[in-house]
Amino acid sequence: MFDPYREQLNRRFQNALLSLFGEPVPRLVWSHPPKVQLGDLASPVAFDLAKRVRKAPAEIARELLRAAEPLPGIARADVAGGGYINLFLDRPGFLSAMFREVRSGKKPDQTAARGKRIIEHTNINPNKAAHVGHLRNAVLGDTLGRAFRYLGENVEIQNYIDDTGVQVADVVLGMSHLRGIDRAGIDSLPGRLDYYLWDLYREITERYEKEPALLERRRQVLRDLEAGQGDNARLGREIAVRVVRRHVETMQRINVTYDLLPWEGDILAEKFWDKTFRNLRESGTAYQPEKGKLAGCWVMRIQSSEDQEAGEEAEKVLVRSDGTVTYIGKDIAYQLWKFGLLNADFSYRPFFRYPDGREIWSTERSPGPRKAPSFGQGQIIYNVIDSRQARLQRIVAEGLRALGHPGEAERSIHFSYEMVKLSRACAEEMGFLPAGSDPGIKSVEISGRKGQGIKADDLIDIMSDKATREVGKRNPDFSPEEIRKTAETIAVGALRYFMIKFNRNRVITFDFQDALSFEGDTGPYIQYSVVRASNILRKIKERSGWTPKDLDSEIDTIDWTFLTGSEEGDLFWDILFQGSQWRERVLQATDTLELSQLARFCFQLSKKFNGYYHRYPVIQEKDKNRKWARMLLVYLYRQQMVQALDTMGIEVPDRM
RNA sequence: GCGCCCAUAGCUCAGCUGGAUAGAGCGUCGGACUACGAAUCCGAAGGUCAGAGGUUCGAAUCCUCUUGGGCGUACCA
Repeated sequence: MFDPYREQLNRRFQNALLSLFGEPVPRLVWSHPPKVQLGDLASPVAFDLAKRVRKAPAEIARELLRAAEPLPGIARADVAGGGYINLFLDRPGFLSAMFREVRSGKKPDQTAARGKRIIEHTNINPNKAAHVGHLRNAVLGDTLGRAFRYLGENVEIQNYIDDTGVQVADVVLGMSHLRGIDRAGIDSLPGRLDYYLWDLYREITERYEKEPALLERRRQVLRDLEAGQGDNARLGREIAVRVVRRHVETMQRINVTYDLLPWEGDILAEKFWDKTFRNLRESGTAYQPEKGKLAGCWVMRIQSSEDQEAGEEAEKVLVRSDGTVTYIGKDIAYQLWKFGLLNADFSYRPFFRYPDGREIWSTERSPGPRKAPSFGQGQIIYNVIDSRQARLQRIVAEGLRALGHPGEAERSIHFSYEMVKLSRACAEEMGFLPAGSDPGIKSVEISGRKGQGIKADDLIDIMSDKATREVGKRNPDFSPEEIRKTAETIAVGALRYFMIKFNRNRVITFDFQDALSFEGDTGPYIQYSVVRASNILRKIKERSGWTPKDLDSEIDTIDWTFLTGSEEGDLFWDILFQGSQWRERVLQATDTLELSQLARFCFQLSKKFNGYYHRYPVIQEKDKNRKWARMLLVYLYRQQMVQALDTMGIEVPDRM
C-alpha cells in the first residue's frame, strides 16, 4: 500500500544526504512514531549522523528536511523528540487511494514467486490421536502457508507420515500381543481407532518394563514394516491409513489442510533410501565403525563445531545394526526428494477430498488412477518441527551438505518453536499428577508414551461446547444448526488465535482457563469486533439505504477537514493507516517466522476499532459528511480484518 | 559437562532491524446497556525489565559473566 511512497521518500532523502553530507546512508529506515499525533512515519537518521557531522541531531534533522522537501504524499513534516524526522501523510489522498484499492478487490504488490515453497508440518506419528502439542505445530505450519499464499507465493503443504517407525511398531505389537487382534479385527474395535490406540500405546510402553523380551519382538515388527511385506506390515499400513484419516479430519475442523501426504514406507519401497544410502557411502559420509558400541551400524560423522569440543567423535546412526533405517536416514532421502535432487518420483493417488473440491494426494507405490499434480521440486523448504529436534534438523542439513548440496542445506529451514506443556492445574484435572506430588512442579510434559496429553478433538469439543452455551444465551432466535455452526467458528477462532499469539520460542503452558477464554486478547474478541462492523453496515442499509457500493461515488464528496486537529480524526486515521499495513506485517512475519505478529496486529486494530465505534456512532450521526466518513471506516476495517483473519485461518460468523 | 531457549505488573504475555514518558489481557477496585447487541467500552491501582559489568548520544533490546528455570545431548521421532 505505501511501498511507492517509501521508495520516493528514500530517493528524496538520499539525494538530500548526498548534497548535504557528501554520501547517502546504507539503509534508510522508516518506523512509526509511538503516537499518531506525532506523525505517521519517523526516521532516526539524524541521530546516526550526529557524531560524524558533529552537530545536534535536531539541527541535522531540520537541514535534511529542508533539503528533501517537497515530499510526495506528505502533508507536513516535523522534527521532534530531539532529532526524529516525523512525516505526516496526506490523509485524504491516502484514504481514497486505499479505498479504491480495497474496492478493486485485487491483491496488489504480489511478490514475484521465485519457486515453490514446500512447508512440512503436522507429521504426527500415525499410532495415536492428535493432541494439543500437535495443534500448535499444525496451526503454525498452516498459518505460514496461508501467509505465503497471501503474498502470492507458490506453496505446497506436505504432511509426512512416519508409518515405518518405532511408534507404529509399538502399536502393531500391542494389537497382536496384548489384544490378539489382526487386520480383520480392527473393524470390530469400539470407538475411534486413534483414541483406542492412545491407550494401547501407553499400555505396550509400560509392558516393555516388565517384559523386556518384547523389545526383541518389536525389532522384528520394525523389520517387517520396512520390508513392507507380511501380516505385520499389512496391519501397520492399515492402522496408519486409518489413523491418518482421523488426523486429517481433526485438522480439517480447525481449517488446516494439506496438499500431499508422503509416506515413509514409500520412500523405502521406491528405493529413495537405497539411492541416498549409496551416495552417502560413496561420498564417505556414511561408514561402519569397526568397534565400540556402534559397531555394526552405519553412521554419519557430525561435524558441527559444538560437538567437536566434546573430544569424542560425535556420530549419528543412519542404519541400525539390525539393518533398519533410522528417521535421520529416511529424512535425508525425503529432503533430497523435496528439492528434486533424486531424479526419481513417487506414484500418487488421491487420498481425501475437501468439501470445496480440493484434494489431498498421497504417495503410492504403483501408478494411481489419475494423473497427479506435480509435487516436490521445491526451492525453499520449511520444516515445522519443535525445538527439541533442532539437533536432528542440523544433522539432516549436514547430510545434504555432505552430499554436495550446500545451497539446498541452506534453504532447508527449520521452523523451530517451543513445545506445549500442561499447567499443573490442567495435569491435576486430567489425573496426570498423583496426589502429594512435589508442589514445586509447575507444569507437566506432554507424552504420548505415557498417555499424558489433551487430545485435539476433545479440546475442540470442549471449546465448542462452551461457545455453544455462549451463542445460545445471546441469540435465542438461532436454530440449533445455526448455534452449532457459529459455536464451531468461534471455537476454532479461539483455538487458532491461542496457538499463534505466543512467541514461537516461548513454551506454552496449556491451561483450560486461558485457552477457553473468549474475552480480551482472544480470537472471539476480534471476531466479535468484525461482526459488530458488519452489523453497523447492515443496519445503516436498513435505515438509511446506504451501501458500501454508494461509497464509490460518495467518497469524492467527503469533506476531510475533520481528520486534522480532532480526536476523532486522529483515531479514525490511526485505524485506517494501521490497517493498511497488513501486507507489511505479513512480510515481516514470514521473514522472521514470527507469526505471533499477525495475531497482535489484529488485536491492536480491533481494540482501536472497538473504542472508535463506542465513541462515534454511525447510524445516529446527523451530519451527513461524518456519517459517510464513519461508514467508510467501518467498511474498510471490516474488509481488512476479514482478509487478515483469513490469513490466520479464522472465519468470521454472520452473527455471534 | 557441552549446546539451544527462557527470565518484563499478582498471573499470562507484547515490546519489530537498539530510539521519543516500558504496553496488553486476565485478576482487583470503580463506572457505562429501554442498544449501531456489554464476547464491548471508560477509569484507577500495579514494574529497580532476574543480578552485575560493558558497548552507545541512547539498552528491556547488543556483548560478557552470575543466578534461576525449560529442552536437547538414543541403534525414539
